[in-house]
Amino acid sequence: MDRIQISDIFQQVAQLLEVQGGNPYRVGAYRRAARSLVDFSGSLDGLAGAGRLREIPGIGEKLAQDVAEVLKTGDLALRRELLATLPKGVEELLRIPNLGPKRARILLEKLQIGSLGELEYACNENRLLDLPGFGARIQDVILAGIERLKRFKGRFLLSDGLEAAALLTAGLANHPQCAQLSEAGSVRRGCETVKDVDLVAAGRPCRVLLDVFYATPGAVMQTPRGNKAKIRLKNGLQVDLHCVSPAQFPAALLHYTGSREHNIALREHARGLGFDLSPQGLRNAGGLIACASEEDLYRILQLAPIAPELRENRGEIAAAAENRLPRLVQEADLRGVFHVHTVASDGRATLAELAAAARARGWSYLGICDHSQSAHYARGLDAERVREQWRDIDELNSQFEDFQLLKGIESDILVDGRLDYPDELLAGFDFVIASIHSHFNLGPAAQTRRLLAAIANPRTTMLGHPSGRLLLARDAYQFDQQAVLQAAARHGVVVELNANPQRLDLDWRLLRTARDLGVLIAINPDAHSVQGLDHVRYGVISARKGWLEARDILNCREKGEMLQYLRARRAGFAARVACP
DNA sequence: CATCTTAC
DNA sequence: TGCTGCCC
DNA sequence: GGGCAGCATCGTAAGATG
Repeated sequence: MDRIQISDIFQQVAQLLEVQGGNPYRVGAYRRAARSLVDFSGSLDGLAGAGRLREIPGIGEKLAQDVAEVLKTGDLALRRELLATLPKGVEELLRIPNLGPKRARILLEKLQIGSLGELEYACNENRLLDLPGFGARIQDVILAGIERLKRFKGRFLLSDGLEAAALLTAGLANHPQCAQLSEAGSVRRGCETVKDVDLVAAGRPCRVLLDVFYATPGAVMQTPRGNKAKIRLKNGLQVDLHCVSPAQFPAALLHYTGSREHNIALREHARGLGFDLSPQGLRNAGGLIACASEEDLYRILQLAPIAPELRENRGEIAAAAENRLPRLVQEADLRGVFHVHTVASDGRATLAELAAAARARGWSYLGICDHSQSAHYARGLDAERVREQWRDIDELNSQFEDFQLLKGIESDILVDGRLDYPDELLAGFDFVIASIHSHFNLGPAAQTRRLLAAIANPRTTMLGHPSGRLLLARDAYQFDQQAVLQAAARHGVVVELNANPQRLDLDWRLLRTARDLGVLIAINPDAHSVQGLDHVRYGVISARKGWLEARDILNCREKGEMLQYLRARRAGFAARVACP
């Protein structure tokens, strides 16, 4: 349990107390403590051991006790009590946009609404209208929020799926009865969200494997059926293990990896060549054909091997037949990244820590990129603090020979499309990422104008998280995607593939369009900590899903070449000024 | 127009 | 619930 | 030093409500 997790628990306690109508100052105390823990740097275990937790601001007698309890047991009795006292559905209610603890409390008190279903029903009956603090507008927004939540229900982020897959394959892979093992399904294909995790194992007797699978810590066993075992992890994510004989493994892996559409198209392709492809194997008139791997299967079907990420029936079979599949980008192709936040705004790591981590990864540059001044909530930098950071960066850079920190900024795109600093200051950065962080609900026309204005600004190097979506939480804002991508291509503005697993924005389906329009992509971690640099992994997967090659990606270029691109973009501005 | 809630 | 200041 | 009362709330802006 680290301080962030404890902070989250306190945050939740504060919210639940507020829904319950508890003492507002008690609520505030939990909020303040949650904040204080986030800001705290030091050893909580150390302080707890010494009985000195109360030295943390906002932590007094009771909260020190609570911190100690979470450190010891991993949870708070108070939290469990609150959840038990309040209706089961309040957690979900609070996830609806524009529905916070205050309104949730009113819904609970006046209408006894404690679940999504009840709320939806009440909205449809217009029962929210006469409630204090509610009106027609809020009711509509809530109803839309419920629809979205229902749509996302039971889905998980790719990062969660990969984590679960890694956990389980680690447990099974070394088992002597397990000849081969692989993740499959949407996790293997790198889909941005997944419903469940599929694993395929070759081995016998399967009984033993299944027992290991069921013994996964924290897992709840579901009813087994045939060769399929199911468990549900603590977070609700379901994992299926399909057990097959070693001979069946390649065909089974292919089948369970999908996608369904890819399988159908592949089967059709096989039929055209006189083969029958099924989950059991590949056969022709002469019977079953022995295959050692998926590559074998594809080869026999006269196809180049198709990476799992491409198996979405978007032309990959034709491309494989003509041997013109892309040479997909790999994580090792990255030479550096942009879009990394530091302690100066809402990050947790210092410049020095980030530089060290980037060098350890073998990167030759790291683009520092804090929030701009209008992002008050994230302690965005004003001009003075920007210049201060520049000095710090220069100072650090003077110590490196083969590595460089780049001076960047994530500048808010204001509602009128302007960037968040005067031009003179913007001109001093090595790169500028322009991002939208407010006014998500402009109409499509206005939002498009706003984005086009930002792209047309010669100081803009990149467009950050271009659609603004938060996976499983918030839809993309509305804008003319085609027009924005075309403008980016025309102006030489790089489009970000934000690799944060909650964003993966630009969506992989549009990446290919963007590339074909001539847009250059940057895979950016949007890291707020040293660990956050690992986000690039998901970005690379999405890029592969978008058929991208290293040459399509700015940060796969060597440092010199990348710098040249940044310079050329800036020089382009100078040239246009000189001869309009 | 002031107040409240929510969200960044 | 935390913190301060006041009282004893 | 303990007990007690009284007060407390980052930072801002949008947007709805009344």
